[in-house]
Amino acid sequence: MVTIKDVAREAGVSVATVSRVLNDNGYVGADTRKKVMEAIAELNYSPNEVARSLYKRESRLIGLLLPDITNPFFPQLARGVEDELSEAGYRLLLGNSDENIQKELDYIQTFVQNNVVGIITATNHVDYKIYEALDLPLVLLDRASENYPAVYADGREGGLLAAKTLIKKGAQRITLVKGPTNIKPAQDRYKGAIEELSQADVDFSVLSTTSYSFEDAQGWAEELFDKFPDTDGIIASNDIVGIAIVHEALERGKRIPEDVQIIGYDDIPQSRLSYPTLSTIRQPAYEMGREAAKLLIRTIKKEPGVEQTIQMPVELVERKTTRKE
Amino acid sequence: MVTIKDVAREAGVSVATVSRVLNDNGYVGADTRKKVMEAIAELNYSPNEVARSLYKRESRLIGLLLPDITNPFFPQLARGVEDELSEAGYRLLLGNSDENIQKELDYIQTFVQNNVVGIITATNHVDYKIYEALDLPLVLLDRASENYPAVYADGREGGLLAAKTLIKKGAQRITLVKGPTNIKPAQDRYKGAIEELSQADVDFSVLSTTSYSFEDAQGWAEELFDKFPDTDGIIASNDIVGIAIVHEALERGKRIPEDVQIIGYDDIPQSRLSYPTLSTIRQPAYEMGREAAKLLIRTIKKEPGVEQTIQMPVELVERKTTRKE
DNA sequence: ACTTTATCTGTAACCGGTTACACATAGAGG
DNA sequence: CCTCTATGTGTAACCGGTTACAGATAAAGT
Repeated sequence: MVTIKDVAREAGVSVATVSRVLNDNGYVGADTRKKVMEAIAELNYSPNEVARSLYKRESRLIGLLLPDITNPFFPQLARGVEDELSEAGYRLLLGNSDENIQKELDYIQTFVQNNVVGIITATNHVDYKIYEALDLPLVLLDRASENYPAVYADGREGGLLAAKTLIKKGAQRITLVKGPTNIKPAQDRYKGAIEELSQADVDFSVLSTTSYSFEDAQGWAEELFDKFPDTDGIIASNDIVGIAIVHEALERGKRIPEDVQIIGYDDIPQSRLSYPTLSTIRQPAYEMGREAAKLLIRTIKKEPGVEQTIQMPVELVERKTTRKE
Repeated sequence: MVTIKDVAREAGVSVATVSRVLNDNGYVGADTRKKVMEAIAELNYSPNEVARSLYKRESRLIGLLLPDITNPFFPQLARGVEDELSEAGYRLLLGNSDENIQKELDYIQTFVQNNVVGIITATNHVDYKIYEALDLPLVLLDRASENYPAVYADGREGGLLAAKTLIKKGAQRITLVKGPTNIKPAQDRYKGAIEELSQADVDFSVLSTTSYSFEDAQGWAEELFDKFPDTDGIIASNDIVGIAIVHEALERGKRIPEDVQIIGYDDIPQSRLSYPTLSTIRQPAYEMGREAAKLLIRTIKKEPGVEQTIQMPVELVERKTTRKE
């Protein structure tokens, strides 16, 4: 490994001088700078971030904690975060928590141990005490909180919108799929939908589910039609479940959207590719990731007047699983 | 931040002793150990990985470079890698390269600067010189190479299998979708299919595509049916494109699999949820990730007799877009 | 001509760990 | 009783950077 000492020797100066040209601070003579630059190029030197991080007590690393990168909503978030951060020179330490407290704690500890300058987390245990003890900039993503800056889309609004849409389009016997209880945003959109449904002039029923995974989605879809065979409007807990429901509906010979309308949530990329294309409530995942990263960077740089919370707009995307009016 | 010195003071011993109990090496008296443990618990101390990494010249970090986490094939790989690594106490530094050389170089440099102990890369520029200069354990994932250990599935075999399947099931005018030229595995499976098709007794044509993205997939599908409206068997370049083609076929009133059979590649989770469910050539992505991580760990630990290359089996998954015989 | 100030550079301390080495003590073996 | 070895602990150097501080020189101000 070539170190700053090697460069110093090659350039015939001290390490302090090399460090000055590297960081472009302090006084350095023009020709000295040139010699150093040449030595750096000659030796193909690049500074050891670990040493720098140790002295400065901060790295250029940022910790990103997601529930599960395998769920297609999260790669979008992650990508938004990464694009924004990498443009600003930060790098990503990634963890999947599976909504498991122990894993979450482990990753948080890793982040701290590695001197990350900030953390972005999309998990549900933010009220756990380890976060309190943390004196690091923290931004919640896809989660809201009183105590920390956060970027999220309005779940209640989304739920409201989904329900309104189905009602407006004439659904009479709506089935609402309730997402996992321990996932906050799932509950928000559920409550939003309930709010709208309870005051509207329609029948509705609720199907409780406990996961978002691909493996289980089909099971929920089957259960739904077994329990509520004559439903004519379904609000899915997310697009994965929505697509599974569309699939199962067709399998059972139902016409979409004539017999049954289905509305998803998230607008993951594959919703555009499903058949028929899935109507859904869009969350701007990629942009949410970017905003979270921006917010974190501003917090890190201690810029004044940084917003505590950014609520992203939720939007109805009408495709082919809802009627044309 | 609480440091080893604080612990030493609290326990009334030297930092060396604390370090010895932390690492469980050297001699430490039983009661001294107890005092130190108590101090650690008392102060809620956890060692600074950065300092450790600096002295030892190695961290517990591993760099993972992927083309694009947003493509649903890669989260599977990433998750496999992560699960295996985190069980072994390693953590992940993640980068998306977009198959862009500059980004790739930047990330490799970051990895080196952060003292990663190994790198797993799923990109196409492995022959670029920066990898040669690297004296770090390196494992290729979803890519083959003469020069580095690699974990990949047999693309040629997969292509062969896809073509054989369609032929056996009676397709007469097959369209082969050729993936992006710069993506190696895409070319392997393309060549495998060509190999089979050329010697079989069927007509076939080729549609060249230049991306795998969701945005473009539908465009390819439209182009395909515009150019080859009477094709009755399609080998898609991957599942995303495959699903888009299924979608477009239905849109154009074709019956699947009666009028046209379609076979995808990868077996991403959503292929099971498409309608009709997509027949495809499965690559065991999650397991590939795990194997790559295992291989890397063994290389890092310098275990003897580590295989250079692991070729994972490719498998036909028959679902509803191919005929029952 | 003398002080002041700006510019340039090097020495050494420091970040928080790990470990080589020295030293002390105690029990074992002769 | 004396040596030898095993055990236990502390001191200080070290990893590769950054930066406070000091010293040197030259230009500017009076």
